[in-house]
Amino acid sequence: MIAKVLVELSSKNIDRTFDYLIPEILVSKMKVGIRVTVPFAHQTLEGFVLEMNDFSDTDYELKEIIDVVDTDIILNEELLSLGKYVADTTLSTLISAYQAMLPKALKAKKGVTIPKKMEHYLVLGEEGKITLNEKQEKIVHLIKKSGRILKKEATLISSSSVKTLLKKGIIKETEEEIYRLKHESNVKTKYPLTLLQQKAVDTVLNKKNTDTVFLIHGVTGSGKTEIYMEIIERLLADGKESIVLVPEISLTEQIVTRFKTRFTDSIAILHSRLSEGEKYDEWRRIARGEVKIVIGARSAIFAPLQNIGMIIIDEEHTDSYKQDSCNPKYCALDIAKWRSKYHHCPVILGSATPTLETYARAKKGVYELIELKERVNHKSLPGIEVVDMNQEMKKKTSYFSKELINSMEKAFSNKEQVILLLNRRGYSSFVTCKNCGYTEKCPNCDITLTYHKSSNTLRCHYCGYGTKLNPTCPECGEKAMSTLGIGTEKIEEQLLKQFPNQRVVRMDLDTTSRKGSHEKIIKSFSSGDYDILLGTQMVAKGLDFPNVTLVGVINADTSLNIPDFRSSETTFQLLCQVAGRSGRGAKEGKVIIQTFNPDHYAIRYAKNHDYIGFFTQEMQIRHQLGYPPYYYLTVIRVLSKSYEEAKNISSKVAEYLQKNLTKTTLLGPSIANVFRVNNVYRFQIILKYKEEQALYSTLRNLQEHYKSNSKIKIDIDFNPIHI
DNA sequence: AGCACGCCGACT
DNA sequence: GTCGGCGTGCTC
Repeated sequence: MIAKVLVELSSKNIDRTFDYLIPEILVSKMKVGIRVTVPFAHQTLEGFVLEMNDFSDTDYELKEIIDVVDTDIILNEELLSLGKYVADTTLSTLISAYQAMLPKALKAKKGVTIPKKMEHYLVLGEEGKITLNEKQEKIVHLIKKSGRILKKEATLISSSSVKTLLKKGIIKETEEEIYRLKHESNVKTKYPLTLLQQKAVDTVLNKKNTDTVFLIHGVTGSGKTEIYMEIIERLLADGKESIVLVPEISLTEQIVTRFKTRFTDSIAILHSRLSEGEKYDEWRRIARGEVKIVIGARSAIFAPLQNIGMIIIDEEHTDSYKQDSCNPKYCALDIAKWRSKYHHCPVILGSATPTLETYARAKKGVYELIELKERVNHKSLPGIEVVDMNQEMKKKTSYFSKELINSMEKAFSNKEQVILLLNRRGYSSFVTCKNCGYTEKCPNCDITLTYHKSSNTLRCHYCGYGTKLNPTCPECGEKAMSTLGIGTEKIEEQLLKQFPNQRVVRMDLDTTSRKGSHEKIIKSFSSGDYDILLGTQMVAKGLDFPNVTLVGVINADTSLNIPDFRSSETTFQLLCQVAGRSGRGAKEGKVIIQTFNPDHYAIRYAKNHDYIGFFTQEMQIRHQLGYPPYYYLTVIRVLSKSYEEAKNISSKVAEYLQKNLTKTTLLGPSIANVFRVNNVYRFQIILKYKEEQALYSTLRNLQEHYKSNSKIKIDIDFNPIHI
């Protein structure tokens, strides 16, 4: 018998299986989809068994498999073929596709195996009676009463007695695997649905055995989560399972608790703030069929449920559903569609501000559109006031306009809370010399450094480089280095000056990096420990604080000024979302947006909560400029440590693509947005096309050509989020 | 990813 | 003549 093994190395050169002999002693343990260790090129590697066969096609002298890593199957039949789909459609290696589907502990790689967590118990031993003292008697009694007790509890009574009893064989020790994450059972609660919600549920369930994609376009507060939960509950009755994707950032105790109070312990949670051990346990609970509902961020779309009845992607427009940092550059929606065909189940996309692509498809009838135009409590959306900061700056006021200050004071006097959004962390955006205009840049990346006052450092938000702030300009020698622009840290300082009696809590990447800190901030703000929640976009998503009546956007232009064709769309989405945090309780909400571009259409339409208006105008612009959803985009990046090399090869690549892709418009090559990251130069070519049959074959040939060139990396991103 | 093989420059 | 540079290619 031989096994075809895919080893852990991700290189286009090794992107296939290798044959190994199965030694006699491992035959019974061998299964397709488990991990094994094999000798490969003078080293021992882990790999997945993709096939088993009784003969080999190669006349190579085969080596033997060293050992099996797992007893349970890691990649079941569905995941095995899903991985092939991912690798094919993203042009990544098969092994990287499989690795992306698994928690770290289950990836094929040395040194990350996480031991199962064991709980130690004491049970009665075989030996007969001896004379026992009082404490020994008590321990034995407790064991007799319930069959077994926790060892650590017995040790609390008397650790020496436990030792003696074990030594004499009166009792013995057993161990059992336990799961790290505790899921307490809750009292089942459920709210009655409104007529509109009920109608949405029925519309979806009418097609419950089809691969229909639904778009639920519902304003903030229209009760989408209740709709999801009702559908999931009805499908549970059919024995069907569900996956719910939510943005990483809003996967907080708030939403998890809502699901837990409804479905008690049949839920698994998967997100990046869990420890590797917790993720491993949750994944195995799912694989073992102990779980009916999986709630998680992007990669939870690969959860190994076996009888899926519904896949829900909440806040569908969230850009983190597309993996763009490393390969495979997959999109969770594409995976959802593939699995929906496999399981014959629908996909639900939910959003108040769908992406143009999604809404356009819904309008065309590719997706089925469900509109929810009212909030559940029939309350109107909060009023939005736009403040022109050009006028404010003339008055020489602070970062806070008169309107914002007045509204905040009013909220505080009513004992209400305020959320402030500024989409830039750190103290200031950059540091510059007042004398000669010199700006501090990262030595590794083509990016200005951000000043962080708390640590008095300048930091690069791309590579993590950090350095102490030197007040003397290295260029002209004057002691004139000063900070320009604003970040959350600076605003926090200003708030404390402006409102010395109010309590401020800051929530951004810097204050939430420690495990549990994100949760803690949300909990303490929710319970009223603070008056102001200040933060980056993470304050905008999914949070539900009934006592918040005012939302202030310090500067709406930070996201508007990003040089990307989607910047209007993301700004509109962000403003609508953060506006939706105001007035969720009994009291009326208000929103104030400060901007230097008060006439920009993204801000004007956000002010009126007018999604359709924004959609229509933005579609016209995309049409004129030939951007999605009218055209598809693919970005080819040429990376090299040598500037010359990157430049020359990118021209060659462009030439080759131009020759082979006849129905495609080429933009570039040009330097990428941030053209140097970690001392690697990046040139990019953008492909625009409606239909291009030669696309995949041409790009595959391109990869093939450079696959053994260690100095050049060709990076391909289909339907990129950012260009 | 490693590691070997192989074909050209400065040394005991 | 030999030692060693790292470019190219292979790994069941």
